[in-house]
Amino acid sequence: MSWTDERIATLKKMWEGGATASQIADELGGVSRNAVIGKAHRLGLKSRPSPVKANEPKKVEKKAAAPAPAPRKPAPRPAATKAPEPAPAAAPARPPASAGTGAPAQPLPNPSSNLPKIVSVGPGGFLRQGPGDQQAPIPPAPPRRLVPAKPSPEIADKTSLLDLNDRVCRWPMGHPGEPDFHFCGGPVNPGFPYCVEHCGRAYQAQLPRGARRPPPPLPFGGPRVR
DNA sequence: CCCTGATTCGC
DNA sequence: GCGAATCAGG
Repeated sequence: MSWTDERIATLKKMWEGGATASQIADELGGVSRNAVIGKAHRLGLKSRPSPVKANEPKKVEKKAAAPAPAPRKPAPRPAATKAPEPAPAAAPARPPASAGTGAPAQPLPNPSSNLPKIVSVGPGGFLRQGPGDQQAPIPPAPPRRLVPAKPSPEIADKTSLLDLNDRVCRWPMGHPGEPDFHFCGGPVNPGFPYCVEHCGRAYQAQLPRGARRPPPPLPFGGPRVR
């Protein structure tokens, strides 16, 4: 596997979104966790809550072991030694893009400036949040009118990873890395990251027991079987 | 043990 | 540039 632009974009997006290297590697496929980490560092992105590098302002007492003969690596390399590097300039906080409707900002799964609360990665590579992070299943102030769920003709072309903005539906279609992977790109339900149609998929009301209907099929054929 | 990311270094 | 091996912390 080679690092195509698509794969790099997915890597960046997921990495910055807080997905773990394992998740990214699993989603990309064909690469190991180490490959993802190595590539991420080569790309310049780095430094996310690392379990190993939690502390910095302390001279860590390395192993005062006896002079190791030279089993494999003669030079002792400190794994956690870094110069006082300034914190990476995080993306600016998202301003309330659509405050007009009165609907407060919802938990947008915007990966470029998201809290590291990602729990898992969805079938399309989007970042799925935990149940606790997804506040109200049915948010207030629904639109008065349902807009047609069809993608607008102005976005006839496929919405790529880089075409995402606050106004297009960011529901993934297909799988990242595949040639036809794109996003819905339809007009968003104001205040939400998805269009009306996909909002219905993303936020499902919890019906009382016994009154449940079978869940609708996944849009992209479900998780990739590997 | 499992997980995580960081780093090195041969390719 | 790539990534397996390795390290180190949780």
